Amino acid sequence: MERFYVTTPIYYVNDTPHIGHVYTTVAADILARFNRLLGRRVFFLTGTDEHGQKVQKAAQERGLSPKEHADIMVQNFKTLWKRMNISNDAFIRTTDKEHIEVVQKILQRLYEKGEIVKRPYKGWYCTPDERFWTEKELVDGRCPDCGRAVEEIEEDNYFFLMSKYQDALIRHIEKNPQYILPETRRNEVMGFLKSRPLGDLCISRPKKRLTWGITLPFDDEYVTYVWFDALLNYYSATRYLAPQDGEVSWWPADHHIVGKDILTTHAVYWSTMLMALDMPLPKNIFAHGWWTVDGRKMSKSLGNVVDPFEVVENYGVDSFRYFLFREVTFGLDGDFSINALVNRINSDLANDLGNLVSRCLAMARKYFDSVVPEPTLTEEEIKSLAESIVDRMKRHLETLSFQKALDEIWMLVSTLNKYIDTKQPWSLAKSPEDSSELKNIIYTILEGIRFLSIYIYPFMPESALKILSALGMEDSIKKPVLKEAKWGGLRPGTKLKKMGALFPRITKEQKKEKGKSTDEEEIVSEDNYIRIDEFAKVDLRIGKVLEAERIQGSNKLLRLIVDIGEKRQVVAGIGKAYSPEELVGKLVVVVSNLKPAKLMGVESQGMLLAAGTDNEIAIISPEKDVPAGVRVK
RNA sequence: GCCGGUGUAGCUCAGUUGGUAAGAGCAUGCGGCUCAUAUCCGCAGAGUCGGGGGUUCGAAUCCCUCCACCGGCACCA
Repeated sequence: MERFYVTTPIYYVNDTPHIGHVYTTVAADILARFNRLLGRRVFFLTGTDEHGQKVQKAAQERGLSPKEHADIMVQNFKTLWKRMNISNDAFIRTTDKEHIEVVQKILQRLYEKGEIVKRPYKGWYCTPDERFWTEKELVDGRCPDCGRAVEEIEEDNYFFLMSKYQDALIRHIEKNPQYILPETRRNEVMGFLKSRPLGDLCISRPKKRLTWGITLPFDDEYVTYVWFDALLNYYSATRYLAPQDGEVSWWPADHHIVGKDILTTHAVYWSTMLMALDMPLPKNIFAHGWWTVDGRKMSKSLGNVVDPFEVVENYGVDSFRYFLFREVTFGLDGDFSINALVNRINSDLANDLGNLVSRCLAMARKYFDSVVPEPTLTEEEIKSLAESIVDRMKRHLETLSFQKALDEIWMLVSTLNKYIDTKQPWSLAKSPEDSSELKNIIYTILEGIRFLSIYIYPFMPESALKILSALGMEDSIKKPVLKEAKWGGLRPGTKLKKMGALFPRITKEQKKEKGKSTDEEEIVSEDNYIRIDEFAKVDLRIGKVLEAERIQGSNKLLRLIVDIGEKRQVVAGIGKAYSPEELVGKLVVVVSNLKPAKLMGVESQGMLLAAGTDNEIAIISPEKDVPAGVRVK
């Protein structure tokens, strides 16, 4: 039997689930459900990543062991997936005993093959943060995260020799255009791979700093770097969570669905790891886009993080699932807003689909007492449209073009609505002699709706089941109905069941009642203003440029010495608009209390105010002569 | 800065290898129907296909250039 293996990333167990997690996971769910209907043997995997510093720290703060902490946190995801009707076949946790065994076995194998070697490693370590930084990452010689001092540490670590697979990976991507999708992401990865030599990957962390991880089998002083451990879940799950039947392996996966932020990790780290193991690469890695909310980046500080539980509570699982995949092309970024969601629900789901089902069942009830009539002929056009959709869906879903698949389905929705209008069954119902035509019409619509319900099932399983149940056929979805979707599956004589509105229209008033809205007005008033005391935190000073010179190797960075009552060295990115000579003697406005930063190795102890784009820049300068050092307010 | 991408009706976007493709959905206006969740169906708008130049018998679709925006990397306050 044909197999189909799809994965989501394993989510960091510390995270609070948001719309992004839902997006990836529902995408995988749609593929899984669709492929089951095609009669394929499906393994759909999701799970959690539970090792690493943050988990260890969070657990410590709560006075729990890391595992106890993870056991609690993992419920966030498990509950959400249940709520979202996710049909995952397994849920992997990187703390699973079996996973750990597989990871250790693989580490051992790579070590013995000489793919992992021990090397001295030099870096700057921030003790309070317990993490390493490279020279470049340092800000003013301090930890870029907390600003505290770092110490240079030299220690031995284990490296995976990733660099030697650089060329092989480039060739693989070139030969397999489907390997990384969408295309623009593949270009990025290629650009990344071709622009510079790939380094080796440090895959160990000494236990003196991090204990919450998988111990290296060949050196128990170290644990494994979390990514190395995490990526292997895709394989380890096939060894103990996938249905074990016969010799056939579930590996390689058909699709790894990931967010664009972790594409490099998958496209480069994971791919080369597999190469080193002489294992086949997955058939496809698909990086999808991000959701903004009301046009803004989602962030905790803005308070606009979309809580999936809330959306589902207010608008329903299926509406949410539908919106995510109809509104935006999978792979591009999209914008989530309650307005957009409600528009989709009302126009596509309530008006088009829901109303179609409703009017059709109503007619069947009125004209045939809710019994499926026996047709005397087949409407060939509708039949062939209905039957042909599965092929196009298949094609579109192979490249994860969910939107296009939905468009195909909605062709049938609109065709059926038109058909009803043209045939005007209500007129026929008035003249009893036309009863056979009336039967044909009603049967055609009902059967069309049966097809629709099957097609929408991967996207909206709950609604699909409601419709099928009204048609008395809810069991049919348990079989691979799309393997051979034939017109005429609906049996004449079947008693139709009553059904409420599939997708009730949402009125403006209801929308307001649905609690926390993401309506523009409120957010603007709440978040676009800062208080005067917040502004006062910015210490702006008039400064006089004393010296200016270009920073070697940089196109637009200038090093300035500015007098703001004291001499400051400021690095400014205005080298394209100003020459050093014309700057000397100029009065400028400097943010004097900006945290120092290092640019091109030169420390900048402030920032010049300037307006404009990259090429067209104007420095802000006081209109009259004022002494250097005075405060701007 | 380098690399990649985008710029098409009010909005969101489709537009294979250049030639009846200037399109869809939503929104708007008008008309029709009444089975239906004030739903459905039909018709309409005219957008110099970012600007300019070029190739061609012919370009939204190829080439050059400019502008704007986005993404990746890099030296991103």
